[in-house]
Amino acid sequence: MDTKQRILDEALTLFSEKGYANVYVGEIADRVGIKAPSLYKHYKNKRAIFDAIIDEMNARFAEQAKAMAVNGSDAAADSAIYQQMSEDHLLGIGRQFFLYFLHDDYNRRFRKMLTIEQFADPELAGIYTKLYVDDPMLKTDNVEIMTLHFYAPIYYLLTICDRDPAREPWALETLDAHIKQFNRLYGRKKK
Amino acid sequence: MDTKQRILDEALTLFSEKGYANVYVGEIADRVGIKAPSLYKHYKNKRAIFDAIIDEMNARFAEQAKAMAVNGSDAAADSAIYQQMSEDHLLGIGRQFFLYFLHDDYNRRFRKMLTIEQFADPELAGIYTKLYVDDPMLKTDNVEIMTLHFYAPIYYLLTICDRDPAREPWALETLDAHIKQFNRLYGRKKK
DNA sequence: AAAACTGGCTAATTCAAATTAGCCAAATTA
DNA sequence: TAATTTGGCTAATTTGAATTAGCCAGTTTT
Repeated sequence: MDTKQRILDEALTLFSEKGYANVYVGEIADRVGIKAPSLYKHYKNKRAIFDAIIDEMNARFAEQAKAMAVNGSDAAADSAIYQQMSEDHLLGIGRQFFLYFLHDDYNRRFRKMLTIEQFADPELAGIYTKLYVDDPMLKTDNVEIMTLHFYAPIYYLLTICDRDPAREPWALETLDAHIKQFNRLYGRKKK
Repeated sequence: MDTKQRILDEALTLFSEKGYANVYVGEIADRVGIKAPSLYKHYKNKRAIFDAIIDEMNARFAEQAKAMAVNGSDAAADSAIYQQMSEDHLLGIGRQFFLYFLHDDYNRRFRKMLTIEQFADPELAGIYTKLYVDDPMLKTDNVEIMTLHFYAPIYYLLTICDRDPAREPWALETLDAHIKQFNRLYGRKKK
């Protein structure tokens, strides 16, 4: 990884832990192994580092969206899919989704940074909602609540683990229990 | 409200919008209608203002806990209560809970401030989890998931409205739909 | 291989924001 | 009512962090 990229990487780590305003450019430089003034050879100023992170993540998530094409755009079909899925399959999907977002380093750091900065900047609030509300949610009618019932607890567990990683084992147990219950409740519908 | 209290009030407003580090003592003073140095007649330094807010909220929530004694400590009984409750009653409870936390000025500002600052200070992360995870959640077994299913979507809708108040009407519709569905799913159980 | 560029450094510089010093008038208390 | 406390002010002072200046070695381009 070249210096310019390492700066983004270390900056994202620090921003996600302490928030933009609490991170000094000297700290970023230290982690990268250079002196603060050298950062300015790569970025115009501190803000430009932040902006570059946002840009990069927009690019990454665009790709991710394709890869994670679990939910098509046909809500009715998706509904049927949910109902026909075996419990194990559903558990697998939930777990995969959960663990991916929780542990994928880029996702985790970026999510925390957005959580911290979301109220300061409407654009960031928009990105946050897009990533964690709109994208995962299906759009239509009946299915909407079912998806809320599937997704909200997962989101909720995620935010808990963000705050307290030691709760992860508990969160995983709870996640499984949630999904089993979800399956029991929604699995045997006729219509 | 005396000056000392007004300082806390305005500081909380600002902290909840921009985060501790982005608020200048001069801003707080402006809002209160005094000059920055005068703040120091009331608080030792900026940090002491923040700490006083935390202390005050601890006191408030202790009281609130009594008032909101919806959930007793007997999970089995609570479970029965949920199942016997009419849909309208359940809707009322959910709505009341949701709107109270969303609109009560102190709750709203404090929640946003904690959201911003939670990762910087483990103590704050603990408070956040206590207030928004442990306190509302029942502790036992079977009921745990049921409560998660009731609560997580509400929490989720709350965070959405925090970020984007314009979504409140949608959130309320979704909230109702969620609770109706919750009631349908859990309402007719035998055991 | 000379010119230009790249990316690092140290040593200023700038600037903004927190805090302190010291004054003063109104209110409170002895 | 005189002394003291309270809470405000203006004018410094301090501090700390972002940024700029200017130097230099190694690398790339012409």
